[in-house]
Amino acid sequence: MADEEFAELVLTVVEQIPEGRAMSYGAIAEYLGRGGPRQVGAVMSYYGGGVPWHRVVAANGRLVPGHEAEALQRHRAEGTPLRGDKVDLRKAAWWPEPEAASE
DNA sequence: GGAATGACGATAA
DNA sequence: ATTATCGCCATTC
Repeated sequence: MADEEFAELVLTVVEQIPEGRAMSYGAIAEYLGRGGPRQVGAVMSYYGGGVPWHRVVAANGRLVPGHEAEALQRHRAEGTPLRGDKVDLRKAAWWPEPEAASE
């Protein structure tokens, strides 16, 4: 059984992702300062059912493996900066408290 | 403790 | 741009 605490943190961060934005596994792991992209992905695979998992993408903008079509439809519906079948992280890249640290 | 695996990431070819 | 390989971190056998 994995750390529910870590899982809870991951789910919390994912819930914080606004529409039209996306965050990569590595970014979440880095933000939490623990584990790595694999642990984030592992948590998502199990607990991802209660959060906008489609807003979580790979570092290269690739959509969630196993749910590409599902995520793609949601991104289209939300207006996420898509680039073909991938998310345009150039614009969609997001981070918790983005304006609070700058603006 | 060592080897294998996994919703990953980066680099090389 | 795509495929292959190595590296990362934690879990499981």
